[in-house]
Amino acid sequence: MSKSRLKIVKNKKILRDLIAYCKQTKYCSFDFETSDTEYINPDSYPLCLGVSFQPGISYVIPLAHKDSPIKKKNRWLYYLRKFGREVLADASIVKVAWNLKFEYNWCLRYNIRLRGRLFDGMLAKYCLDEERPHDLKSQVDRFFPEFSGYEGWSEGIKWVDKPLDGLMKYCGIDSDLTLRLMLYFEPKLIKLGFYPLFRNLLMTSLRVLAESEYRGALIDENYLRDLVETYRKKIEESDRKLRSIPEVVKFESRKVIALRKQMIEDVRLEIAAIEREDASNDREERSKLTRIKNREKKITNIMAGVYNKKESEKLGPINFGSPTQLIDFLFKKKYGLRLPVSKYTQDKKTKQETDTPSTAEDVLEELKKKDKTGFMEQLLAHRGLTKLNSTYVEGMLKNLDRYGRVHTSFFLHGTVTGRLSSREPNLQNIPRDTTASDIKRMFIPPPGYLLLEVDYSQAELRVVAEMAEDEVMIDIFKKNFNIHVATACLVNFGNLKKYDKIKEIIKDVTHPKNIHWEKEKKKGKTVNFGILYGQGAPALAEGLGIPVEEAEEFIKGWLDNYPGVKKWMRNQIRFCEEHEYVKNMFGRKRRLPDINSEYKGFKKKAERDCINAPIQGTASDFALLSQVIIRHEIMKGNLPVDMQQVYTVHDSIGYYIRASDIHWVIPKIIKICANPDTKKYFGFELKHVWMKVSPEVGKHWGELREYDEKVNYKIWQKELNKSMLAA
DNA sequence: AAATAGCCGTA
DNA sequence: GTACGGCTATTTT
Repeated sequence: MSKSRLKIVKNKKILRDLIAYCKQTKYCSFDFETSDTEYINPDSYPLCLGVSFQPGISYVIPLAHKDSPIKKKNRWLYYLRKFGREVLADASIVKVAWNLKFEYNWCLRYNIRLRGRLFDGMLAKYCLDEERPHDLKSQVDRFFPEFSGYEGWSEGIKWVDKPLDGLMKYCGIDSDLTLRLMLYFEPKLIKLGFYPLFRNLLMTSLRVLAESEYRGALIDENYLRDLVETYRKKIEESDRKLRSIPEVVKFESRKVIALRKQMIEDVRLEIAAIEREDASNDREERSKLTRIKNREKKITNIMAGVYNKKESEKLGPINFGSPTQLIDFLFKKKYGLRLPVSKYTQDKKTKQETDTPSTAEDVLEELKKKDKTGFMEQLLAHRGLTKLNSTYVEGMLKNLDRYGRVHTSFFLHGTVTGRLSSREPNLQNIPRDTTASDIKRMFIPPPGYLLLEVDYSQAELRVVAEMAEDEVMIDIFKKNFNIHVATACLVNFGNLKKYDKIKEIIKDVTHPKNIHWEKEKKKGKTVNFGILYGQGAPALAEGLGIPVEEAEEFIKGWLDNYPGVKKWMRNQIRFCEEHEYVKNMFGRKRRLPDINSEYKGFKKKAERDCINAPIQGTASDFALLSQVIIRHEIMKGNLPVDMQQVYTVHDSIGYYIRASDIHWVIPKIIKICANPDTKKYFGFELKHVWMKVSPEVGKHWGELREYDEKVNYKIWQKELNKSMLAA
């Protein structure tokens, strides 16, 4: 039985010992237990800190826990800061943690610098296996089963309320096991070739992300509060319109009658069942009688219109947000609209059709065509409004801190491809202005700053050109052609001779063939993306609204025009069949054992994934690398010290920047993003195409304008300051 | 209270 | 047809 020894740091002598040991071994795994996972909440505080410098032992510093011996007079803060200065800020000591970004944010809160090498066990695990779960517990179960279950000692008790001794034991084992897992994972990372990715991309971008999470994104609070009011009114009005439609009124009254009848019938059946029970003694007889009495009371209640909460929900007005109620109204009930069902929902796992009619947007759009009551149109509008309101308007309000900022969490382990995910709030699905022009506006730069966004253009297709070494596609990017127009050109003529001419036609809205070539461009774009996803003819046909045969031809033509890509795709699948994984340019792996599955559906999915994952992953790794390099340039003084990264949305990065810095910063950023030093850090170079970013500047996130070297952004800044002052 | 289903926002 | 997260309603525990 393995053991983990625990030492409690209850005086300064032991703290000094701990510091000395860390300086000796040069390793420190650490783990905060906190009152609340939100480092940004001013009321939250660290309960204790577990530290391990060698396997088998941990020191735990009690901090602000209510029973902590050093809680009074903020003595815990002295301990924390001392440890922070001596160990965490000592660049010669390796800092280890499980989900290090969490610890990083708490350190930022207490002004503790994490200098030197970092090792996040969770992200090491993620490199070695991109599939969930990524939590510490499941790794302990797997690699240290003798410790399994150590964490289950106080389930259901809030962290603040857990007794200190138990908490410290738990915390100590956590930090010990985190250190042991590092010792186990690190050689594996090296052996399997993940070390450059891990050290040079993950451990470095972790810092950028933690810092931008901690700073947060500023929200125009006054604007947001107005927006809440606007949406409340809009939804009220839309709801009123929906309910005034005669078919709805009729449905609601008939529904109540039918449901009440059904409910009474059900209770009567229950009574009958009770009556049939035989009672062998007085007690049972009495029980029968009271149960019957209760149910009779229930019937009188129903008839009198007295319902419990659940019943009134069912009997009340129709809830348009409920798919089941909507199905009743649209398709199922005799007294509803009795519309034909055109589509059923699909089971997420098996992809099989279920027997639940779908009420998704495309179905409603279809039904709208034959609808004379105006219900469908109104319902669609209502859906849109409530969705926007709950997720982005009222939803955003829930995430505001006391200074009007939101602090997302970026997950470096959020996806199987290497992209990031973002939570609470998810900054990666804020509606674009074509969906809702009024949402993104709430994101504003702080006083004195503007918003700069750098967008990668066609990152994924550039990556395809590079990886597939497709001459045709490389040529298109070298000539700086629009890839979608070029594709349209190719599938129509088989060459690019008429590219310039077609480009002219698309620019000229008065040209008689303008509409035709706009359509062709759109088709080109749809196929270009479809290829990345491994899309088949049926789906493409659906997307373009053309017959399947035509879509088949189109795809065939596409592949013949990009023979390098065609070959690359075949090779990806072949490689994957042999190794059951594929790799992206930065060394990230996507394991796909299903590539050899006998179930065709699974195999096909794996085939799509082994095309898509390296493309998506490489593109997002380029964006991640740029963020890291830009941060380094800021720290080296080559970019403004007060330029701050706010967000990243897969292929774009947002910064707060002073107007006076824009003109000199942008060329530098373009250069960094175009061809970062991948040779030095990852051992490969872009041989055929470079990446391309287009900068955009704005006074808020809702309206960004393409960067123009002739614009005087200081005037923008002045205008912005004035309007903010007025508000 | 936690998990699942359905829908829908983004790249 | 890839990759996600969030909200609401509903079912399961």
